[in-house]
Amino acid sequence: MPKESGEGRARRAGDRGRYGRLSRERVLATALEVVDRDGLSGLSMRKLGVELGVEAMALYRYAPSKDALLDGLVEAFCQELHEDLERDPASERADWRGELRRVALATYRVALRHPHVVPLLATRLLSTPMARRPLPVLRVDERVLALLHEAGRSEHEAVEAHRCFTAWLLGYLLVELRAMDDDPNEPDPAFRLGLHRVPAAELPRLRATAVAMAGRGGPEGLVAGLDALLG
Amino acid sequence: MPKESGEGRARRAGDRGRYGRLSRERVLATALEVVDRDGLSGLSMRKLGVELGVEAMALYRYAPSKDALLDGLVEAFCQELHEDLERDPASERADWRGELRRVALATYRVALRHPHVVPLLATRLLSTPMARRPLPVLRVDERVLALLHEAGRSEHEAVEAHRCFTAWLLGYLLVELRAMDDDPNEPDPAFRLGLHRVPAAELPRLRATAVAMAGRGGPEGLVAGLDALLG
DNA sequence: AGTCGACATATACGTCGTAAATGAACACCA
DNA sequence: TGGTGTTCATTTACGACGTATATGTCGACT
Repeated sequence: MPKESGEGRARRAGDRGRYGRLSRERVLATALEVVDRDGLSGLSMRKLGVELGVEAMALYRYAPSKDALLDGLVEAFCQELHEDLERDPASERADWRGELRRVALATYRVALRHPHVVPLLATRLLSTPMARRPLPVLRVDERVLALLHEAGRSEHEAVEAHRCFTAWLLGYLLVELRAMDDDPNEPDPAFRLGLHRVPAAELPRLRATAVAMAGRGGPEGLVAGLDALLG
Repeated sequence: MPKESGEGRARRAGDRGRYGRLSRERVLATALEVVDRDGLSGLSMRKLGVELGVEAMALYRYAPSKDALLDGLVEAFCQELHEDLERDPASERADWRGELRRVALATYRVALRHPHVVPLLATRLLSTPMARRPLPVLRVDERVLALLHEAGRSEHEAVEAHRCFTAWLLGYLLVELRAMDDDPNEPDPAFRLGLHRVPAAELPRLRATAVAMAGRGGPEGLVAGLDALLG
């Protein structure tokens, strides 16, 4: 009992209702929209299908599995990062240190645009072997490594600096984006954080500091740590 | 058609086959075992039930949802961290810097024991507001904050140092544990990494450096970065 | 006009998280 | 001693999920 056989029959080539043709880019872009709107757990093949005006199984032509789709999200994230970097006018000649800062700051901006994707960076990093990671992801590493190489660093030094860069950037983003508010509609900071739930006897320092901790480090904090790490 | 009504009927109080009574600790400990063995995706309420000799629904008395169970894993992780810290003989009088190192190193050890839990730290951090995080998790923050306070740091400085500590530690663990090997049984490092999949033309530096990158930074790298960050 | 390949759908299976009702064993008080 | 309530586990059921497989529908090319 195909419930819209009539409507389906009325379609013409490349015309599936108000939707255009499917493509990997469109699938990934829409998936990103869904994740931005509903969070990671709000993304399912079926829902994404609905969003694209298509049955869930149609997506499997563009991503062989849901895991691959998640990798695709990370890919889209990195793609956007590269585009952001090219748009950045400060690109004109900076030393390697300044360039690394630029990369970090651009990542920070993209992360703020797509906060729900950031934990995916961590997750997929752990479950996907390097050689299988999407190309845009690897191009970020390439970029950093090339910078360090041009700066005359030895292989060992480059590896160490790369590790520092990646770890700090990733950790900083995660900490910066972590959920603090318990009841976002509450005007008083202490109540908004839900501090009344935190046992004062056992956690005095935390309770005293929580309000200050709820603030962000911002881009400044990011580059400050980066400079400290890269010596 | 209860398939083991006979066996069930033969049970005596507190005797469910070879299994003891259920308890939150036992549930979390077993969940941790399952995750260590089969990874995060290998953990389901039903499987955990089987592991404990119990129906899945029985678990809901000890964790109100699966999300809560995941939080419980993080809780168990932090619990183990605290125990590890107390066992550590170097606990005798060190300055705040040395104490922070101790905490970081203990976390590193626990993370190596439970690598699959580490991405959970990132994930849950983002989705659980501070005041709702399990107590053992918050006790880690308390510990760090107290250390910084005793060292005479202002609130602002303490918040910054705490952020640095947490971000660096988390990021370092994630990078340290990321999957590199493509085919773990291959003896040659380059092939084990699957470097033949990495396009040499587009990613020359990465390809040249990948083997060196596959190594770990170890505890040394962790404390080195920590010292750099904390000035 | 007929065939082919690319693309989307239809249908189905097994697994998942979990709400709700049911049952069994204990502690306690009459 | 027998009832009663509390605690804990089971049973049953539902809807959503990922995805294997088979089927349908085009436009393009011979």
